[in-house]
Amino acid sequence: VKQVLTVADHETPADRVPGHAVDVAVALPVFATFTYQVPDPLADILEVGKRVLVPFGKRRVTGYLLGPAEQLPGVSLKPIAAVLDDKPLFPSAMVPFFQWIADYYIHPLGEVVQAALPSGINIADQMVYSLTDSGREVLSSQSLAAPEEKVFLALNQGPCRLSRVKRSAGKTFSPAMLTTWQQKGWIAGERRLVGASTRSKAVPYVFPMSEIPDPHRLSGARRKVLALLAQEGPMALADLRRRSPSSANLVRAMARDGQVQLMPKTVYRDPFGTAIIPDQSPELTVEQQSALETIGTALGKGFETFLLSGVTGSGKTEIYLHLARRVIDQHKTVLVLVPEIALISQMARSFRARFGECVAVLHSGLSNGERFDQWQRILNGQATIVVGVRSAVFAPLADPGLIIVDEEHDDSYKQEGALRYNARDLAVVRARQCAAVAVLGSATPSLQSAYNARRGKYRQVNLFERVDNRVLPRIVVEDLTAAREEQGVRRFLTPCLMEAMQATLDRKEQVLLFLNRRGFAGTLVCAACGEPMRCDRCDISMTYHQKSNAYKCHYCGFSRAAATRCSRCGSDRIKRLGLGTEKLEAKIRELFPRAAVARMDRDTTARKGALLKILKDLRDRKTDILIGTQMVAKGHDFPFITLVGIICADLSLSLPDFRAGERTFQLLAQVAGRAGRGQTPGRVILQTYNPDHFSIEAARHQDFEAFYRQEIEFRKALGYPPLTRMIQIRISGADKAAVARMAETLGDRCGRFIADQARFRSVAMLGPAEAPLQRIADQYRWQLLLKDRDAAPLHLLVNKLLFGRDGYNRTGRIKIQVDVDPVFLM
DNA sequence: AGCACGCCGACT
DNA sequence: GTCGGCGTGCTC
Repeated sequence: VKQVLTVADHETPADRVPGHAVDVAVALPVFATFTYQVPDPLADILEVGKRVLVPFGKRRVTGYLLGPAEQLPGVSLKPIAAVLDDKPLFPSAMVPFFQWIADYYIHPLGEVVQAALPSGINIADQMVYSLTDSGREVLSSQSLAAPEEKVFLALNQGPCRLSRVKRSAGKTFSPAMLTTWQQKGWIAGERRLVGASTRSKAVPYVFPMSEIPDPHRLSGARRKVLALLAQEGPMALADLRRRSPSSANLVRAMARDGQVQLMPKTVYRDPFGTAIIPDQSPELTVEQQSALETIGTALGKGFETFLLSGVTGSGKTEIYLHLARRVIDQHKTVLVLVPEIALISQMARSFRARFGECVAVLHSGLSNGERFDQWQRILNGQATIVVGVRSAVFAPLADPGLIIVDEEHDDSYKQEGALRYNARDLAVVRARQCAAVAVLGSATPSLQSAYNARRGKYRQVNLFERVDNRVLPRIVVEDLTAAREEQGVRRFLTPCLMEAMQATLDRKEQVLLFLNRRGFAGTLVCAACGEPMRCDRCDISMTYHQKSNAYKCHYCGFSRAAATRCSRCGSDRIKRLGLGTEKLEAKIRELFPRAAVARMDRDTTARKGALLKILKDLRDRKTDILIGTQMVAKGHDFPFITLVGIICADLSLSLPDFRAGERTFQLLAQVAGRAGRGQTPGRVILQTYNPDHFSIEAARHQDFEAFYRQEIEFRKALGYPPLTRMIQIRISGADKAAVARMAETLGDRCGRFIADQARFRSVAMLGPAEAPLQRIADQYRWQLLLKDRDAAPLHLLVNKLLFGRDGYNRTGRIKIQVDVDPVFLM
């Protein structure tokens, strides 16, 4: 790989590592860090935060340089093979942050760093197999069994990595075949460095030469090129060709004749695509001013966390912008987290309008290359403000003075997958380590943060008024039980809502209908025998999607044709019960044929740019009625919507999860807040089967206090967070019985620890039990939930359980995952 | 992760 | 008798 650097830098590195041994975390699922010897030629270029290529067992892998190490007595160290970066990829101040994450989330340190950095940059030795001449001859003349044939065909295309050989052979792959072929001399195996698919982008650039002999003797075309370069300075060859359509060979000829210089230049891949439109700060209200002063005076004075609790439309963003200005003036940097990609453009636009080019964005919508370039801009100080989704909490900002988490209650901050972290919590940890100020903003704070504020861990700052004295929407609750006996559309649209919609449309205003279930119908049931239609791989009810005329599983994405018969009795009469956004859209189009209807859910926004178009049409008033799932509740600004209809407020209430009430309250309060953000006051009609439930009652009055008092009592009584801490251990695998056995074994071991050791006496163990979603994508799932008042015994217990003598962290076909502070317990 | 070592069942 | 499956341990 060309990028391997071995030549010394000229600058003196700031974080040079002294001594002859360094501490390295490898990018592998390995919990320990490793000590390597530093060869003399590399001593000058080693810095904390650079990647190194290190021998690890039989191969070489990418590692992250964490700092100097003690020479261990009696251990002979292997030397570092190469340094992979000419500048560190993260500031050395972030090493303790990574270490904290590895400890707290019980995850290998090297994988934590890998998750933090842009992906696709690492290299490692991999086995690469290629066909020999005799192998090609023999194998092409023989008739082969199916898997052998497939492997041969793959190898015949050219050398293949082991992973590709495996994939081409399919499920029946056996490494013995490769060994045999190798012994017979048909294939050759070789260890080769592969990877680094993401790198900086360089394009041919044309530079004018300072002195050209006899310019008047040049051809007209050549003079035109030189004139352009003289006027505009050096430019990319592609741009030059666009400006002056000349033959591709002309510039090369000019370079050969010494009239211009042609050199590759690193360019920056721009993810914005839109120009910056500067704006002016509006005048702050008295309340905003006072909130700004409270938080502003804390800036630069060490770590502190604020919970900025402000009703929707109270102008939190404006406060973020003012705080950021103060921090930038103090020559520090700012990190802004938002829950999801769709909200980045709004937030980034606000920041770019005020701060210009020094804003970087980080989100999953970027290509690896764009993300890499944003990372470089942050590293070299061009970007001092970062706006991003949860993974942006790892942005390599040198000296953050302010970390903002907008809509802090949002579940999107929880990262699922291999490394499970909560970016909102990490933002506070990072702020503490950097002695920075953290601001958590929300109209409906999480119970966790509200609890922290009440205990004095966070400082609470409130914004009660909407800017311009806009009034909060009036919320009317409609009882759906009365409509239960109705037929057709009247079952889910009360007369009150219908009339309000008609009146709103007559006034040429916009309507938002919220229904937290996508697809066409809720449950699919066989009309003949009553058997529900379930996903083959997940045992979960499927949902009908009209557009694709298929049943879909919302958990694994599995889909089957709508012609499928009942799995029990074979009947083709499948009844569709309940309601999803897709069916609602169809019904609304029938009822209001002259209205322009749009739908916003995961299905209609899957395509890139689709969501932005929906939002733009809404802003341009091309849409009259917007139908959406919880996606519409996420902080988008809908200035012309004056009526919000909540079709069924109960959907999220019935989930088997202790946070169901909290989610419902947040969702309803957020959706209600979408009404009347413009000059016209809003109205909300909330339909429900449980009008007396306290979550719904509290959402109706937008009364967080009332909700908090009730909910916290409930959590206290049942011993749930935020009054306790939890760690969930999830056991999954394809072998149903083996998963169950492993879960029982772990449960036994865990139970014995708790019974035998006094320090674990306070830990409560729930389970092991089959997970509420027993099977997802053919993986059977069990879980073990551990609860305690404090985090420390829980961590110690899980560490003993997984890493003690005969630990269970890596057991063949069965996967054991640890989820610290789990959010989704299904 | 990937690789070696070591233990048991199914074949030449 | 050996071949090859996979559970277990290690990588500076």
